[in-house]
Amino acid sequence: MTAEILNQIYQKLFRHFGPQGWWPGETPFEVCVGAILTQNTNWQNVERAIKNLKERGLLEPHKLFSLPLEELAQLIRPAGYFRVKAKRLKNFLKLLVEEYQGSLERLFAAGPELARQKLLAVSGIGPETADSILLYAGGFPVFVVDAYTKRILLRHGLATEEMGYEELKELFEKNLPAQTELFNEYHALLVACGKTYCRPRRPSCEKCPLKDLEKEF
DNA sequence: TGCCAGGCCGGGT
DNA sequence: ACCCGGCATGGC
Repeated sequence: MTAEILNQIYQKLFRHFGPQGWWPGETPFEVCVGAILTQNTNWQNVERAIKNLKERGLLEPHKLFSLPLEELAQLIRPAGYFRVKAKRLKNFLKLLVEEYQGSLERLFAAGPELARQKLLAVSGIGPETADSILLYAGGFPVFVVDAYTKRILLRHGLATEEMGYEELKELFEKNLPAQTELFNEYHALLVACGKTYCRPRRPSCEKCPLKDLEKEF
């Protein structure tokens, strides 16, 4: 039952918005950096910050790790929360460089479960950031939950307010085929819908592709 | 002009 | 186990 509804949501969103083509990033490492920088932040601002790093040829684990904290902070300033995010990036880079020789391949080689544990142990990487890295940089079939996901499920009665991250994540992972491409598009489509229609203060539910979802079930 | 953006941490109940 | 303040820039 739940599986069927989740399928319908995906179909409706895909028909309406089309393929989203996430994640914007040329390399897995760039995706990781973007995942940390985009925490509670507009993607457009993140792109500016990444551009600053890329222009200077700093978008590489060892180089970025050896960059002084204050310099890093200034470069990523457009992404907001720049002082905390500089530290968070450093924490991630420390793990990557000191435990995996700067190689994401080595981190991911441990498998998604262990890699997730290692990522969550980094101060500044929470469940959403970790799962974004695993899905969009690692290519693992891991579902990413965010504020939009919860809001959309709530509005359609598929989730309750008290459900936490892990619970929402399992809702998708247990009821959908574990396919990276599907999880990739699905999360991106939920974001697209949340931005356009299912917004916090001014929802435009009349135009939302999910508007008459419950009628069908 | 205020509100919002692809969260998370640390300290306090 | 939750709750909350703090973190900050740029676009609409």
